[in-house]
Amino acid sequence: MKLYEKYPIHLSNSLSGEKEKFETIVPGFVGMYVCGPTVYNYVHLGNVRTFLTFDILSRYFRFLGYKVRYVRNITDVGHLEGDVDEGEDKIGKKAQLEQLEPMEIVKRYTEDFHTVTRQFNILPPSIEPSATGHIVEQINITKKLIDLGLAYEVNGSVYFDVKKYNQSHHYGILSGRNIEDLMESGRDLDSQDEKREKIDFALWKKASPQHIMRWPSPWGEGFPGWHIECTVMSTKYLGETFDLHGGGMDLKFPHHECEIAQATGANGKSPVKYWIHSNMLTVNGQKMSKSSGNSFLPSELFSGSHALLQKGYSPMTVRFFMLQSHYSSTLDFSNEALIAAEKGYKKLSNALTLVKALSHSGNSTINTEAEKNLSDLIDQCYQTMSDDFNTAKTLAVLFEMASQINTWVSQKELLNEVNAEGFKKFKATYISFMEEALGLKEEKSVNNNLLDGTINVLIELRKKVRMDKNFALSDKIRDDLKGIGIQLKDGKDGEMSYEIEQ
RNA sequence: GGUCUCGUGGCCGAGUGGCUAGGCAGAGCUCUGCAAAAGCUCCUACAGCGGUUCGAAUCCGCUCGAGACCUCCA
Repeated sequence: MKLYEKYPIHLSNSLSGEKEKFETIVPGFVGMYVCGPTVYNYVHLGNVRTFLTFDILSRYFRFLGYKVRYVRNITDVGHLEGDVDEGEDKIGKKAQLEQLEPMEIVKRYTEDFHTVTRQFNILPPSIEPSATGHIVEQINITKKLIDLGLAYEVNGSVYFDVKKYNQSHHYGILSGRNIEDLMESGRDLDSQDEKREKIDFALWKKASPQHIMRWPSPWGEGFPGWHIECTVMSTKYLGETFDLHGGGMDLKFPHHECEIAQATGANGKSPVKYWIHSNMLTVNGQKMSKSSGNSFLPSELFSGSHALLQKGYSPMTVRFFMLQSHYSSTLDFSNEALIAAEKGYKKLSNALTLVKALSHSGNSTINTEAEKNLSDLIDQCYQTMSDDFNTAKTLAVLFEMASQINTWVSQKELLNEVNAEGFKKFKATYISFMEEALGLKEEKSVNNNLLDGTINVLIELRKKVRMDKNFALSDKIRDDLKGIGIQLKDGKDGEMSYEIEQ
């Protein structure tokens, strides 16, 4: 029996608004697509939350034995700024501002994105396609939609006919929006003459003479619209219907709604079985975003060099902080919360180091209650993660396990109350849930043999001094090390360990 | 204005009809030469009002408050 059969996943589907049992289209295989970044600027912490959410999903799918194809795109063209008709392409605009080739912009910020994901231990997707690499496919699907009567061309631009689509399908199925409301409300903009209705959206835009990024098409030189790239790249690599589509809550409308319309219109079937939206990171209750000026960069977070930050925080602290809340809730950023997370994470990380070094003697006088307790904790790890990826609850279980580990370390004899096999399973579960399922690594504050050796010399020296009951000198060594950020910890049996503080 | 989400103890945050969330902070105790770490114990809340129910933080209604989306945003 596969783990995913033993612990079936239930997840909240934005499409139905309900928590549903997760059943893949092809047994044992998960196809998932996540809207990646538009690489026109550095990614900020809010962006990170989304990619972390889907990192957890893909990790846990694999953890349970699914084979996963995870596609996450890079938007390097077509994402417009402002109104669609006069909007400028974000990449092109940035290129003009910085006096760079568009591909230089793309390269720079793609690299930054990859660096950041690596720092947060966010694993790379299976495929990372880019919009500019799929121009042909985008033109093809646009042609197809015109042929089907669901799109129309005006002055070298092509728009999706939402009203027409809505006659046979339901535009607004994902976001719960009503097409009449959409046509009436919203702003009246002078330059929307081209479109038949203001809710129509661009599949292809004619390039103005000064526009840098342009490709030939049946409608003249231009560039693709934003929504079409995701439709093309998701269905190309995952099929016309695939299991799961993710993205930030703010993409639900219009981006994902448009994706559904395009794909359903072109292929005659709904493209995605489960839609998952991760919620926003807020600062003082306001959504973190570049435009509101309350965003900060991961590098500022690590160094603490931002007005909103009291100090720097490590990537794993932040990862832990984010996992303490459910992905579907907004999460408010604050220094207090980060400091609390830093300490909490340290506890789990210490237990991870300790349990790795812990081994069972082989002898045991079984205490059935203790054994049951262990297997229950193991079971709860899976249950909580399978329940809509409830990382907050899983962490609570891991904290219980950490306490158990600490107890064993200080009272070795209690380890004999459980059998060696049970302990082995417990140990493996703690380590694998921490490192694989949740991606929480030990933060090795020292990876420097020279420093490690030096501290160990001091530790040996202090041991000797302590045995001679020269506590004044013993305390001086400890205090002086503490002064430069090295905390010594005296064990019961005279052993000493140390920890580097940030 | 429309669509939707949320309001949990000093703080952060799970939970969704009866059963301890958890972390951080705070108080006490144990261990320890003293610290640190660790363990144990305490602090037990669900915006307000009304309703459904044997029973509601959890369901329904209203009020108040906060936020998101409707325009680029993860």
